[in-house]
Amino acid sequence: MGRQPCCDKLGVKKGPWTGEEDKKLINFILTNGQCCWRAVPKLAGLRRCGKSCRLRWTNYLRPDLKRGLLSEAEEQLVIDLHARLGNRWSKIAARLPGRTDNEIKNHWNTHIKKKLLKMGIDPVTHESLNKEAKAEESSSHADHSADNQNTTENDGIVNSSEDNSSTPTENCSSTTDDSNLLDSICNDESLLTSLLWMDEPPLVDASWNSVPAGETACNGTSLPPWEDDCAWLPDCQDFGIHDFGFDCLNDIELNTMNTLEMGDKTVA
DNA sequence: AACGGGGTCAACCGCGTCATG
DNA sequence: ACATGACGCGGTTGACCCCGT
Repeated sequence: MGRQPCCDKLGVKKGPWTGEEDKKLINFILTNGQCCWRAVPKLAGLRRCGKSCRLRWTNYLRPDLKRGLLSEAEEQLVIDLHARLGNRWSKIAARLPGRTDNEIKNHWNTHIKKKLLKMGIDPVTHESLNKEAKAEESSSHADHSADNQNTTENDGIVNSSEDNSSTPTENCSSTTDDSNLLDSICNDESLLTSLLWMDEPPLVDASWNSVPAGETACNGTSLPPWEDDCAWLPDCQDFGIHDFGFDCLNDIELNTMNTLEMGDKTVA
């Protein structure tokens, strides 16, 4: 038995994407929309795994992505979402417009984790480290800490909505001595509740996903819904926008992008 | 100027889940 | 109900960059 490889390993390129490959992928998706990632490499003329194409697109080439560091507000939201959802990065990302799960995961591991540790907060349980240490001292059961872990790791959700009585958010009220940050989040519980527990991603304008396949962006009259914000194009790679075949863009847009592109060329 | 160490982030890997036949 | 295939997710890796010595 065993699992079949997601793609034919022979002749499949790995490693960093080149500008040429990005162009091909963008061109293909702009023309055909997102469909059947497995078929994308072949159809787009890429020697890449479909999975790799999807990842490249969702994490880097997607037009609705924000670039750059997370803002303070975004960071706070991530912390609170993590307290509630655990390492469900995709769920967290869904509530942060323009951010990817990979980006948030990386930011968590490189910035937020350390920040929380500095503040004396366990980044896994969102409990005060002092409190946890005391708890461990007072309890000879190793189970206790394991339970804490399990609440976040086994099913991902630290506390379900059915059990709001013991949400980490409320727990954080009990550890406010250690965390002004979480305190501030706790104080805005109603806002967070409204943000967090609506099933549909409330913050994301996911219009990109609705770009219809085929007849979309560049073959004539209809522009994609994100067309009035094309600043991402020169930003996303160090290749020229003209290479994408963006004939649909008007002169003003092209001029704007050319200007940006000029600046970007220095990077290349 | 050269080197080393730490930080950052894009990309890969393997598994779980879901859809379909 | 089961098998299979495709997609999506989270963990991990490795290359690159920056900064201090």
